[in-house]
Amino acid sequence: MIRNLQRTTLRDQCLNALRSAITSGQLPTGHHLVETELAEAFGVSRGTLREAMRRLEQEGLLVAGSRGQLSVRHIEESEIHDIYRVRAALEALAARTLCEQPDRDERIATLASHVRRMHEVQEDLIEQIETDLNFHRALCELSGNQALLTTWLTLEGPIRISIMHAGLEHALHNMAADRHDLIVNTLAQGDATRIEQVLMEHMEEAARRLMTALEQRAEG
Amino acid sequence: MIRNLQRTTLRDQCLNALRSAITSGQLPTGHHLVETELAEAFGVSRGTLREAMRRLEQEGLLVAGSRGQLSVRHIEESEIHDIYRVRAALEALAARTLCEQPDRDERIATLASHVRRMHEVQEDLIEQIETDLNFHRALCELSGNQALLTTWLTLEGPIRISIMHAGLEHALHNMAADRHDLIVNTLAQGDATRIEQVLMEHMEEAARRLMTALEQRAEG
DNA sequence: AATGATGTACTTGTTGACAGTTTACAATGG
DNA sequence: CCATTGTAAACTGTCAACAAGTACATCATT
Repeated sequence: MIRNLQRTTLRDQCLNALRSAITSGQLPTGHHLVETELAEAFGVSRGTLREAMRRLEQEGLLVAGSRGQLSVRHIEESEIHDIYRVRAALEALAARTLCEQPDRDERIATLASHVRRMHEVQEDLIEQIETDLNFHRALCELSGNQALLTTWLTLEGPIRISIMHAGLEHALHNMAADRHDLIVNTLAQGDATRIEQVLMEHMEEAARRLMTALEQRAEG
Repeated sequence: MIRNLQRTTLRDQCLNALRSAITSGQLPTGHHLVETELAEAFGVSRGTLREAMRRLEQEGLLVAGSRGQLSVRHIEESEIHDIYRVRAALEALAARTLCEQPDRDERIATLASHVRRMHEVQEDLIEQIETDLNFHRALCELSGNQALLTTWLTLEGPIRISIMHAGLEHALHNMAADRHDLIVNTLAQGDATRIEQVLMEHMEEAARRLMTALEQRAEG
């Protein structure tokens, strides 16, 4: 088979480049993005870049000012709490749904492999964040509920900004692999009520930690 | 005050026009939208229209085919069930959160006024759908959790398509005002667990009804 | 020095055109 | 009659330029 040529549009390339520039913190929170500058920087036309930017706007990574100027979204402390409550509700549903699947054991095994991966990357900060998000995204994916996954994905942008904003070091405490072992083990037991409880607590503590990290930053 | 002039961009006008054309069923499910045709029909340039279409894509009203052609999203029976489960989880969270608010009684009163409005429009099919969606959107809004509302909004498009697809007549059974009275009354009692239960059942029955309506359509 | 007017630069909204690809169809040859 | 090739039409991807609005600096006036 020769046909492995991947044709990707300029728009999508801009989209990915911009997204990672934002979620990696290269473009700081609140920074105003100028179409002409960026278009020239990427070497594409404004129209092409605009489509990418509008998409990021709806992903919650950019916000539009009064006159249409897009800037990198800034997330307040109180919002973090809200976001994580929604996230908890979604992932609790995911866990519950996953347990109802006939091939539930296989799916849990896949999740377990994600946790193993988390154990392996304990040196690299960024990889830790990624594997953690991969785990939670996989939880939604393995629920088999497509709408659930898409819904969760709309939160991923804001979640990443929260993590970035609070500082990677602080976010890491949430991602101890052990705590994810607990989730997987509870899933394996199949007690839906208990799983929801575990996930809710997991998220609540994560949110709390991010928020206190933010407070310390504000003071220091 | 003279400055009540609302300047709205062509893009947003296209966006709204297209959105209502889709959710009203004027543009049938699966229909392929051609940029050049639509742009001419609206009297705007392709670039302007494209931005509106890309947004609708992410709202879940349009889907992109292999070569970038956008067409009106078609929702399968199984998806309806999935969508309504997510919706139930979100609204259950909304109800729970609303109960925690100090001025909870006022908020519930606002919800009650929405239900009254539902009683008033029992003649007009379309208005019934709208007031129903308004009620549920208000529930999320009144929870005070902004992220929750935005998340719910990402489901609104698919929900509307489901309703449209199953046929307005069938969807209406879900929207008997009485059933919403039950929700408000339960909210007023303040028992979080019971509210969640009521909402879950509300959604499950709604989904079931839409699905059987679809089956009948397929046979007929 | 404070205030108001004017013009200039910057940024987004919008457009029309060009280029590359896919699809449909007709023409040609076996 | 079928297969193949060539050709035209239909769309989307991409771009460069124009238009309009806002913010800022400069300058004149009192």
